[in-house]
Amino acid sequence: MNTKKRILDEALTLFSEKGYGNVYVAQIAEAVGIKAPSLYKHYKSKQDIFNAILDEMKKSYDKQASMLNISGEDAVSDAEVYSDIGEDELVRMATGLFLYFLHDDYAQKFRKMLTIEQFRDSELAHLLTKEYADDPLSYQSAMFSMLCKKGVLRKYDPDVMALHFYAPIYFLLTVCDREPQRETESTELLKRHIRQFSRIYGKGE
Amino acid sequence: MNTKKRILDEALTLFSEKGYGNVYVAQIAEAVGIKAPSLYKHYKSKQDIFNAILDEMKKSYDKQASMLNISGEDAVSDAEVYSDIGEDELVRMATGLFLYFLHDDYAQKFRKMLTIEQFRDSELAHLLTKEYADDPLSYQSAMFSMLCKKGVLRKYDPDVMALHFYAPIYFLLTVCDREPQRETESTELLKRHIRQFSRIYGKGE
DNA sequence: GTCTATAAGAAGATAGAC
DNA sequence: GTCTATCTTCTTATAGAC
Repeated sequence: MNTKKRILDEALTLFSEKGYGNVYVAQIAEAVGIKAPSLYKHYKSKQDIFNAILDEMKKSYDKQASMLNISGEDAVSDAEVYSDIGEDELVRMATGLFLYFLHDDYAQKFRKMLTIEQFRDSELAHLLTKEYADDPLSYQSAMFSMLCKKGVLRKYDPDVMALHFYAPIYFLLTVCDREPQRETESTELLKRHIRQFSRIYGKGE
Repeated sequence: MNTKKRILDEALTLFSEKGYGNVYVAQIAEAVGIKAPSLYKHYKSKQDIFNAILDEMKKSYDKQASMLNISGEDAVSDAEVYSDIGEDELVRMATGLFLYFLHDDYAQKFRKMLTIEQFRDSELAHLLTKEYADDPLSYQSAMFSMLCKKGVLRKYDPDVMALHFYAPIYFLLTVCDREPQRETESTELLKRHIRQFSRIYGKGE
């Protein structure tokens, strides 16, 4: 199989657990099953490997974002789909988002790597903020805004609604990244969060 | 002034920005204004410096927690104080907590250091979860529970209320740690969050 | 307690054979 | 493309003078 690609995969795994500075090229090589000098036939330096991971990640983000509907582009048309959204559907949507972020191998490793490196590089800081704060919030704000206009939800500030919906998801994600054994407990709390959110903002009552 | 203490301060500053593995003892020494070998008269190794920081931090946490009322111990008696809590008081309480966490030099550096090192050491992961997740949530849950019983707030699941109250605070904190220039914007959003929280859960309506 | 000098070893990267 | 051997530099830590 493609060695050049495997180097990126193994490097990402190591970087996401130890951080760039604590990973040695010999470790990456060992994980791939070759010796360190052979790496330099594929990448010209350790930093070059890191940059390649970053490039690959940026490319894959748009794909992922449109798949998960968090890019902020399609919120209006998505709101059409969710016109008849109920509590159960909202729970499914939130747990789906949560479990995708948590379990998708590439998403998790990339998020951990950015978390570890965020204070050393402002580009990485911006990337993490965009992907895990601004983009989800702006998408959900636009969607909630539509759902309020359509009379599906009560009329509240949609930015704050998005924050109330998403911040607990993000919060529980950071807990589970640190302590994976708390996934079940966290998923339960997430569901209670969404049901209460639905009761508060829904027109059912 | 006490060199031994200054070493800890400078080391914490560097560790919180670059991470343990990317900081060299010579850098710590330079920040203190001495040469690297002199450090070894105060601490027997680089790891020893790190451990000393951790020890100091654990000691100071109880003090800080009781000061901020997030230790979970005093929630019931605190609820007495907040019996007549209004929207403005809730806003003051939340922004106070947020700005303390954000600006307190020691709290910020320690949080950043734990964030950077969390996946390399499960003890650090537990510490971060305790101080920035479990303790605040359990305190606030206990307090909201009391306020519901007293009829100050509507009766909802207090765990979820605490999550709705605190998760946005934590979320905005992580954004501002990465991008300090967004503090004003984030503080504004925080206030809107608390006002909406108060309207939702309060009995005013 | 601080310094200079230096040991001991680790880590990134290159040279050149196969 | 992978290997062994090696270079160079960096980094932690110690020795011993002041």
